[in-house]
Amino acid sequence: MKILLNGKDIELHQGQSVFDAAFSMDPAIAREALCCVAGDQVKELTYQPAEGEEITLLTFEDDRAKKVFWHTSSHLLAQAVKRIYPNAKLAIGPAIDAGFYYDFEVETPFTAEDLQKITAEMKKIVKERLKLERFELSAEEAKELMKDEPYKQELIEEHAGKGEKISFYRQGDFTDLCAGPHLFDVSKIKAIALLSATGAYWRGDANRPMLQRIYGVSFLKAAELEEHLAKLEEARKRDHNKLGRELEYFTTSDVVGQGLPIMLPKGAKVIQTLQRWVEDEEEKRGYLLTKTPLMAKSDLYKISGHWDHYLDGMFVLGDPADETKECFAMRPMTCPFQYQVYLNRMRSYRDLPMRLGETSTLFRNEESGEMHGLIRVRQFTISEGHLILRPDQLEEEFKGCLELAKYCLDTVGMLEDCTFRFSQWDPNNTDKYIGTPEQWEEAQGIMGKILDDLGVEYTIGIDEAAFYGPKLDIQYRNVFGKEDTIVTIQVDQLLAEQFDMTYIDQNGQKVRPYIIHRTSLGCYERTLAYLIEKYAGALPTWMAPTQVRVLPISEKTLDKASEVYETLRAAGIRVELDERNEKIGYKIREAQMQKIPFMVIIGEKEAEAGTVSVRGRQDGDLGVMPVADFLTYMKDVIETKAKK
RNA sequence: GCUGGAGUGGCGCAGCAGGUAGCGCAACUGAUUCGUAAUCAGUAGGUCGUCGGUUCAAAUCCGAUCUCCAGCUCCA
Repeated sequence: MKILLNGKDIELHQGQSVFDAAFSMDPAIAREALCCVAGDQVKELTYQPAEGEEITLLTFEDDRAKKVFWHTSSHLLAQAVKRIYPNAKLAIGPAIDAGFYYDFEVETPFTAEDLQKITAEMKKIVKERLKLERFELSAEEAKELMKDEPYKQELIEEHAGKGEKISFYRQGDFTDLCAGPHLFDVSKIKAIALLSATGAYWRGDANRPMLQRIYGVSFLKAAELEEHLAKLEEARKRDHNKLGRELEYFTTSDVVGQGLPIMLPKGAKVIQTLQRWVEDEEEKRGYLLTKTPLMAKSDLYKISGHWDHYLDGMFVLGDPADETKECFAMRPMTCPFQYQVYLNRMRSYRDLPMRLGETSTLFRNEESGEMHGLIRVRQFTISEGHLILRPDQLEEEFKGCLELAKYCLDTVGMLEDCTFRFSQWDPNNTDKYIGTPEQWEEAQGIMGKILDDLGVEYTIGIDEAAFYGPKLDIQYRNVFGKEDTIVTIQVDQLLAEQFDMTYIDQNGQKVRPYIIHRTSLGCYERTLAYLIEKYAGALPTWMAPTQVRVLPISEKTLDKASEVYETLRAAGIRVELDERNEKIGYKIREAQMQKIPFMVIIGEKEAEAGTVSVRGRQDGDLGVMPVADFLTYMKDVIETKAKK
């Protein structure tokens, strides 16, 4: 019979596998292949294709093959752990975006030394060249085989409920419950690194036992592993939580508390620059600025639903149980406050759309282990806004919000790394949400239609909605690949109902408006964190805390340097003067380490000629030019918000 | 909140079979007046996260607590 392998016709006998076909085509190609794809299914090389089937071989370059490689690596890890710790109980061990992990229940958590031992054992197993053999059992047989593995028992129960056969993979002395697919044998896993050992809840449920998770990564060759580890090292250097502190953008203080970063002058200047720009941009687009209180009586949150659905996340002032006294809470969201602006008087359909913007500080009582640098904090400031709309304005205004967010993200250079997520409610978890299933279906239907009409490419996130409505979340990944929301645009009908917001339509009838909750650039702390990481601390000039540093070559030119400094400062450029009697090379080095965009060096020649020698952080030596020319150049870089 | 790791002068570290703290860089003072990194000389700076306990004696041992880091869970 014939099959189509990598686009070529290959003759194959009954019972022969893809590997046989590949080998007969070209042994070198067969050796490179890790698995294959038939239709849209990833298969093992032992797969026996049907007459005329189209098969494509996959090498490590392909992400699907990487996943297979890493999944087999996780079995290898489990095998090594079982050999060293026979009492360890197995949970699950999948491949992830950059490697694999396996969860175990062990008496004592793994130490760094344990990981070394396990790695050594894994390498030993690789040399044994064990083959992976698949076999299937009935649920009963499976339970018997896994009788000492409580977590596997639970997994088998789930499959048994569906009446499925249970598949297993055996490699030498180790057998694991697994759907596959896998590598043919373990011999290709030549380069292995176990990266960390941490706790992880069984099934991701905080109420269930905490297991010990080992993260690892593996490659075909040692050189590839080294390259990967070097990249991780590079990422660590960009980490905003390290770099942001080193470069003095922010700090934290034991006596202030967790999740409450202190913005140092540099961080505050960047945020001020971004904030002014966003506020101006919103004004241009018809937003009205509001300023509303940072806290309110509990009554407000009872109306909005926060009291019932978000109390754990709020900082409450006073004792909610004492009904004789007023109880306040810091605001975790701006919505109910900004709605009061709308509710100030009766509104006409002619007043809509009403676009309200506010640079809003919010307080959320995150759990103590959640805080992370500037990315997860307890107090943050967001470019907040709400649009109150007639139904016929919804799509157009949603589009406007999306355009504004994209414009902002693009200007700061982050858009290219963003992805979009349509965050929906979970009909099986209704406790978390207000409103009826019908209302949710309607809101999500409308939002889905808008997204499709706008051609937004998105993934769907179930149970990711806000408690009052679905969201379009714009997601960003940090240097370590961890994803968070940077911008969100939400369609809400439910809170409008809670607050009885209405307008009078053309027929004189009271009608319920639609509301869009949205942000232009997300929260400034988080955005700053991502910018520090994206630019490795070298923020674009227009937002850099210091844009130019003037370096006199020696005391002889200090007067002239001061003059240049004053000229630049008077022109609105954020400039510093390095007055110290240090060697010029030393001054330059410091300016470089502080990632200052431009330095102008004033030597004796320049002082005499009224010129400056300009050196750019990014473009290197820009030559000697008159002060006025440099000023024009700087103004252009800043006004165009150039990404340098 | 959970699991693990960590907190020693501004930063990076040493000291931890208990006897009251050092090193490098940075800082400061003076000299050097220098063209793309670290010249010379000198000076200052720490109740070893905090509180409590054991001890004649604690940075070193014990307990509690705070903060930071990795991960889980949760979220912008």
